[in-house]
Amino acid sequence: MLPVTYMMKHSHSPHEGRPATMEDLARATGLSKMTISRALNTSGYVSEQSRKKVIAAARQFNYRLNYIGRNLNQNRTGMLGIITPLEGLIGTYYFGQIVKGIQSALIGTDYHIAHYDSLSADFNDGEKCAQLCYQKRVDGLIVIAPKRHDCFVKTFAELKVPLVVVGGAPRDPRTSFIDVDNFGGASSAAEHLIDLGHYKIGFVAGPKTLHDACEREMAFRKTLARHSLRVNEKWVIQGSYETRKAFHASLHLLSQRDRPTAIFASNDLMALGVLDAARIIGLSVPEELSIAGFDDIDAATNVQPQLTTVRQPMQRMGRKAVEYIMELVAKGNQERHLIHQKLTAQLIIRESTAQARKTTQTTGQARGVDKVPFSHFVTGTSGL
Amino acid sequence: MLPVTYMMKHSHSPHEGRPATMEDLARATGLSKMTISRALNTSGYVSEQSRKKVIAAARQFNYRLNYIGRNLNQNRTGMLGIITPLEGLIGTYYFGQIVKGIQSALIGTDYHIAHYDSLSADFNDGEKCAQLCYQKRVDGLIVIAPKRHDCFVKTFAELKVPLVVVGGAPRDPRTSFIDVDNFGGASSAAEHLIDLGHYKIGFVAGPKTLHDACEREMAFRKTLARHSLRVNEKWVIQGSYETRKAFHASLHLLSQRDRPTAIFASNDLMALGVLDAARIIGLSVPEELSIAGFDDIDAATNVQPQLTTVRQPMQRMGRKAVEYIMELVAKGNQERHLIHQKLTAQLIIRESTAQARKTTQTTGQARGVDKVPFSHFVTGTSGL
DNA sequence: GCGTAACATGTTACCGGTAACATACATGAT
DNA sequence: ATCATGTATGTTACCGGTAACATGTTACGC
Repeated sequence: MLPVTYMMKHSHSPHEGRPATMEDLARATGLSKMTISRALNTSGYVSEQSRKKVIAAARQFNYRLNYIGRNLNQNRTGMLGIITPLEGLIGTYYFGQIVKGIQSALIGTDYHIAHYDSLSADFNDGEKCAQLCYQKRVDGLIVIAPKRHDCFVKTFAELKVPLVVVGGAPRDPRTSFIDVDNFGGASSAAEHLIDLGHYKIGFVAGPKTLHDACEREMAFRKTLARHSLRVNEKWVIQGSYETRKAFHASLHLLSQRDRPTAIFASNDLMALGVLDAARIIGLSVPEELSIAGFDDIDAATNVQPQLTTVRQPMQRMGRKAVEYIMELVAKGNQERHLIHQKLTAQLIIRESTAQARKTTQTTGQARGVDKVPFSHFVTGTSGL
Repeated sequence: MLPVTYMMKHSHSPHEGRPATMEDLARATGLSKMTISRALNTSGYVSEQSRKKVIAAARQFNYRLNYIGRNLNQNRTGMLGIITPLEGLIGTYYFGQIVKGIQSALIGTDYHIAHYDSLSADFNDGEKCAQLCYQKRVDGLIVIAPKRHDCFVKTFAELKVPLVVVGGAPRDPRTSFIDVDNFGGASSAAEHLIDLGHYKIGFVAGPKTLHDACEREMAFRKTLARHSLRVNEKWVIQGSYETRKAFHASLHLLSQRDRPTAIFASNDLMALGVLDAARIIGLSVPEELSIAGFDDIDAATNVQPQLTTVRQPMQRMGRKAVEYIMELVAKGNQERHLIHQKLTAQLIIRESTAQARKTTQTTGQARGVDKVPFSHFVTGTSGL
């Protein structure tokens, strides 16, 4: 053991400043480059003695595997491209969780994430798409952009890069996607409210530009229809997936003489806005107003009362996406193995929904409503 | 011209499925690989005729430069690592804008962005840091993590990867950082309120764990002190940089008999919460309450009244970071060229701040305050 | 004692580009 | 005519790994 250390100290070490290569280790240990490779990758046969020598030398020279070299002949980059909007006003939590799922699926692999902004102008240009992602920079692509992705998704598909869209199903059926079953989830939430005896049910819609928001609204309407309930359009608020706008609009809605006894918001952030509004108005939740959301964000369990909501398996969507891409990468993306997957969304019943009161027929105004200086937020709504 | 095309069609093309290489183009055009390289990179001498031949062949074979090959002998990856908290990157204005600045600075270069989660457990392990980023995968690192980065920043510094921290100055003076002058910016906002004649000034603090939040609070306190004004601790709200918590806390604060005539919130999101609270309470802004924020987010100009705020040059911070890294990369990161840069934050005076009313000495309660069913949100605050 | 299999290591070629140097021809100045 | 210079192209080597194949050694069963 001692002579080995001695030898290495005196063998010519890599030039200062230049990182050590396998070649350097080979010279230092007196072994061949190939044995070094085998020792460090624990592949093939290497004697215990040689392995120790190599490890010691690697440590001494602070050797790090150079992926570029490896990748060049394995013809892959170990980079997975993910495309998201950089400043999606919509659901930080949503994107974060999906990417978290992706990251968790990448643990143990040698894949890294290259990030691209879906709103970047570059993606409008097909050639740029290719230049950005196809030149062996990424082995696969995961698109998590709820809007404006059809154009470049198509381009990438033509370039035959393994690609999957997460959330917000694209129109083009030749593209693989993984999404949550928005329709089923929203249906079960609406069903739940109806089961509780509610028939005056309001709805807070998400942006019309988003596919999932439309699916949820559709589900809401169809479920009510299936139970022969009419949707009162006065109780349908057009929201933007944000808390504040939903809050202000709910203030208005809930202070009406004729108001719903339950509200289904198409995401949790807006449900929180409704909850805040109810509190200000003086309506107790769930006694006087049931509220259901969608997503099951952290905050849903951090409010009083805890929010009944539909859980989206966001992390699982991310993991699924990785699995799919990996499969394609492994197969060399040969066959056109498309998937159109809709993961089920689970209704989580908590404290914000309750049996509809038979007695409270919402004939009178809510407690405290007439005392609120109402003109302020009614006239001010436009600016929000 | 015609014979050239003819020739190419009959020359052996790359195998199906395998992307074309320069070798393929060389065979197809009858030129050498080197000439192909020169033609496509417009470097060195290439005759117009040859160039045209090459371009045509490249188009025909749908040739794309393989970066791995190039990178291998240029010993760089063209990847810039950015480290942010995952849930911050997408959706949060602050991170989004900084990354946007970074992206814009990368246009025209052949650099791409590799993203890493600052909250990943991997970064607690020095060896993992190296494995993740140092193995020739990134040429430089930009850290935009407001907390918990000291540990791994130090590790990367030791690995001699060009690195810069954006925002949230680290404690270790041997690390380069680019930040906004939080102290100066917050001071000018406080100064502005004082200039308007306010002396009863409230403050909405950000998370104590964040460096910038502390700087802003410090600036607020020092500025008041410099003007011989006492800070009333009852008017200091501990916020979390979020709208909702600030909203609920403000409701409480503003309905007190003895309340401030101006509030400085340490970010815009919280200023919006204060604005909403004022609206509910029935205080008109800016007549009865001046509100100033920090950041100048989009929403600041989308509310009524438009928010007076301190603008952070987020995109510029991103661009500066790239410039710095590029400089280091070009120099091979040889010398320890540290920068500690504080970009100035600009006070933007809009509509939410006004001269303090001499008459309104806040002796009486605000209009409508006693009419709000107060018990509801006071008791409920804990859950928010 | 010999053949076979498992073990241990080395050699060669190659991944897809590019730097460095070499070659060849044209042009224009001396 | 000669030489320096500019232009156009080719050759070779190399970046840092790994696959594929070759070689040599040891161990074990028959």
